[in-house]
Amino acid sequence: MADQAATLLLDRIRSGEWALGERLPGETTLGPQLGVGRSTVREAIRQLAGLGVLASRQGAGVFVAALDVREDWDAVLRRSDVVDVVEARIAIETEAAGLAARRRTPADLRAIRRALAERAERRTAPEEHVDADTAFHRSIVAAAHNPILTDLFDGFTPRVRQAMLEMLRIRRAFGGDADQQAHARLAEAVAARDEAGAAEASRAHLLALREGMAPSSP
Amino acid sequence: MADQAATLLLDRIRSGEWALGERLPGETTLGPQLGVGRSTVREAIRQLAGLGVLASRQGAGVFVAALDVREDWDAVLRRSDVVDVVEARIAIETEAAGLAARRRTPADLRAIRRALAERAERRTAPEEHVDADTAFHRSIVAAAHNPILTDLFDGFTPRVRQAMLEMLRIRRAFGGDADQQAHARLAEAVAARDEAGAAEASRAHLLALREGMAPSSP
DNA sequence: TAACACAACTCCGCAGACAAGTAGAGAAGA
DNA sequence: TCTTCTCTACTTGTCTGCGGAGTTGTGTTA
Repeated sequence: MADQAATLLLDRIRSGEWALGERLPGETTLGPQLGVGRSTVREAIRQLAGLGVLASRQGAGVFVAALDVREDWDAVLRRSDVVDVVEARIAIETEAAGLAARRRTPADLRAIRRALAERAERRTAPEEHVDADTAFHRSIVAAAHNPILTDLFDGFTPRVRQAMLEMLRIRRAFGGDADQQAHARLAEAVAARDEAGAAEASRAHLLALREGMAPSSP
Repeated sequence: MADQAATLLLDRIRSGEWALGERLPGETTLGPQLGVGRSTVREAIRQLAGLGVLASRQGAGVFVAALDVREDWDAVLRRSDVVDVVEARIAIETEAAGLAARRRTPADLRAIRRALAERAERRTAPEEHVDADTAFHRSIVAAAHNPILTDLFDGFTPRVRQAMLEMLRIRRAFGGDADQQAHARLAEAVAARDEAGAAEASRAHLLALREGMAPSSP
């Protein structure tokens, strides 16, 4: 019921019933309006205050601090098309591959080669293979030494993982020798500091991934 | 005091006192521990529940739903280096430019050309120029018809805006005729459905932007 | 006109009571 | 001995009343 009251309140805020910074009716007034007691109203207000929508000042009242909840990044991804997510991944990873070729340290290179070897071993169980593949790609992105690109990559992978598992079950296209060699080429391009080559290798692989997910996509 | 209790509780969760999914002590037990009454504990729990850290089930208890608050995307960008943000923008926009060249509709093209003309007009006041420039770039990204790329772009721009304004004050490199012509080339590449050309034009311009911000960066 | 006192209102926190729900202990039966 | 059922103790959910602390607007006074 407190959750319900909070939702109701948020809807009224979203509808523009109160302007930004405006004062809401008092707890005692709001209670009967929402059909709940005072403590329930207080809990609802606390909840919205935690989300930054409301701010209460003792003695003064409750004020609108934001007109809506800052949308959660995970929520955006969850309700997005997987193909769109993969396209964003293409953007991130091709750029990251190029930067990685330029900035990789010997330690990065060791990590990349270790992840590549790991990926070659784990090719039986779908879950393990997908995770090993993700770990390899992550080692490339990490070598770009750009925390934002890394964060973005980490945000994308959970959403893509499920789709990759399903794809792997339907068609065995990935996980074959050709696929592994494509990854090896990417690793070698990074090792050779070949920016264009790394970007191209990354892009080619991910485009294939996108096609596998939505063959009809233009 | 409720906020204080919530912070205290969050700290204890962060410290690993309770595992993920574990049940917390009851409200009546937690109250004396935190030095507050039951209703105050309830409000603190509500607050954390709104953030997704706790989840309470009537009759069963309160359970840990997440070990920490989901980090806000804005906060990540705020504490990041601008150069890193620009690099992420390069990744997003070059990919978006290529996609835009493929998927643009006549309406997209009209919007792009309108934004380009607007950009050509507003070249006196720094704020107006930066905003017009951003609007033009956004019209390109929007033409890619990928909501994730658009959201990412919208997330980046506020962070970059400030830095661009400062840069514009120091050096007048941007806003000149050459700069405007570079943008026109990008628009025309999208119009001509030249994917590689659009991507390259976008990349070249943004690389120059990055150099302007951090001349020493490799 | 300006400074002050005050009263009404607000949120804050506490305590107690009851309702609604859960989960485990214990009894009953097979 | 195992299974099933019932019941009790405990938990959260909600309401109400109370006093404390803070703010704000009004009226008074110098």
